[in-house]
Amino acid sequence: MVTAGPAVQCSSDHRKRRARTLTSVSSIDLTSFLNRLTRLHALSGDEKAAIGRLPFQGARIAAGGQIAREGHRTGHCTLIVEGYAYSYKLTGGGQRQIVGLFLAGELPDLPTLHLGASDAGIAALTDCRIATVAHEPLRRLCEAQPRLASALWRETLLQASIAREWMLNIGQRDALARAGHLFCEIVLRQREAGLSAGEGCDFPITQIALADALGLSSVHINRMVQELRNSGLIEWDGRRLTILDWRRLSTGADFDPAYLRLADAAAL
Amino acid sequence: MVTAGPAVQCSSDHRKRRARTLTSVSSIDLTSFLNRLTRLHALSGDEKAAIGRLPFQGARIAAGGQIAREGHRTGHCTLIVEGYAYSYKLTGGGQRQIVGLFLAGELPDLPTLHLGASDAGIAALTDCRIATVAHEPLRRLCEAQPRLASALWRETLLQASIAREWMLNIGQRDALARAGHLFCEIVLRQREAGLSAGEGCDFPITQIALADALGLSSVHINRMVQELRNSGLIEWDGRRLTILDWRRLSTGADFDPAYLRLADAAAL
DNA sequence: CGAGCTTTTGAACGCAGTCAACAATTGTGG
DNA sequence: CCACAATTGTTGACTGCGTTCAAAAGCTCG
Repeated sequence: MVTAGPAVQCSSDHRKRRARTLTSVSSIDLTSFLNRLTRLHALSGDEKAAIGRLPFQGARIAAGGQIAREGHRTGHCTLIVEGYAYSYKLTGGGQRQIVGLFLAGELPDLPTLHLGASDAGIAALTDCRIATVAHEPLRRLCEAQPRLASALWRETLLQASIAREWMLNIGQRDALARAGHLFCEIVLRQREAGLSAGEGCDFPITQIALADALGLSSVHINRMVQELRNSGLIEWDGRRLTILDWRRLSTGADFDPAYLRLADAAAL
Repeated sequence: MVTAGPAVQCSSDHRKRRARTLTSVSSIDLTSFLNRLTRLHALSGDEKAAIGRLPFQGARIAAGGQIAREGHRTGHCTLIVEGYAYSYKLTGGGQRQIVGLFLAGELPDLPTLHLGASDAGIAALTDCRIATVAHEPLRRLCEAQPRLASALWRETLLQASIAREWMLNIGQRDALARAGHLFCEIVLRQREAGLSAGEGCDFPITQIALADALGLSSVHINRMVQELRNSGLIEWDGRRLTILDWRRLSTGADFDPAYLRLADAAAL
């Protein structure tokens, strides 16, 4: 059984370290969000304009800062304008499982639109620019524009599809494949978002967080990363990730991008 | 890395065993579905009637039969009228991860309404009565009745919430807690569906499937189940599940039902 | 009644966790 | 700008939870 005993260390050390910094911003860059929505559904000018009219509130959050607390009702949804965010859940013993990673253009707490409180905490992985919209205008928009509602619904379904693949990853693949699989996913998602060219992208994550995302210890993740590096499969210094041999990495990690529903299904 | 080598055995033996049996049924019982939808959103008589007018097609599927194949477009959604279904994903090496369990009143392939093809296979765990509706009329209903769209959207969000809890379960909890956690979840979900009274419910699942749902080997699941039995926590013969000591089981398994969003949050 | 699953048990193995110490890096304040 | 603190990354040794392998016993159902 899970011992609710002494504080768990290592990969479960998830205390907040930096204060949250909020800065109201006047003009908000919605291009990555609009690009994401239109990638699969073409939106009319009307619909895009309606999104532009939503009362977004800009803010900045430093790496490690909380965006939403588990079980709390914020009354708004959050768009990642720039940076990485993640959602996580904690066991009673304090172990952390990262259950999702979010890129610019994504809405990590979109589920709260219809569930109210979030079932997972959401925090900034890197320094982030975010923008929040209250639930009310967003719900009204969905009622008025069913196609937009569908597009947002689809966003939440995509998050769920990724969650199921992560479950497969954590439940069935060994540590090396798990790590490789996540690296593949990140590069493709960043590429789709237009935030990276070719075979690499920014991926500034600690090995501790990586371990918590993959259900492994940070010590073991360290060894897996080294093995991937020494095999000439990836380059990664904790910030910039480059995949050196996509073919070998993706096959070795049993990576099939179907679950990401990329418009451009071609691999690297 | 995952060896794509010889066939995986044991818990990954997921070949179809019984043929699919389709039987058109004239009148379909939507009460469990309507109950489920109205549990959190009160629906108007109009809205309920609109659901009743949907062109459902009844069918029966024997235990083990396929309901939807991974990657295929069925063009319809499936309601479980009676029985248990599950969704699963396979690794390249053939290992199976069960990524969701579905009870009467639930729609395991609802995500296909907006994603088209399912990212997971769906199969009957027990003999099932199901009912299918084509996507088109369902989409039209969602456009005409935004409140119904929200209710269905919420259904998919609930599935995602459960998926995240499973990720936490598989990634962070030890084998005994994992098993106990799932037992707790099933009893509460069945109770909410009104399909069980008190502290037990039907749960006719093989230990092999249980293992695949929890990311464990069937051998180990067997030992965990025995431990739960010998500790006087549960009774389970592979069919009927009874929780003998909810307090001890739920605390030992680190079970917190918040993620299920039950209308009635009270435990047993 | 026998074939085919599923459950159960035992023994040995191995992947990944834990513990501990140190190195490297990053951040901070004087 | 440097010294100090804190976090993160790295390495080695040991441990243990859960897997694998194998065989037998129980069910279920044609």
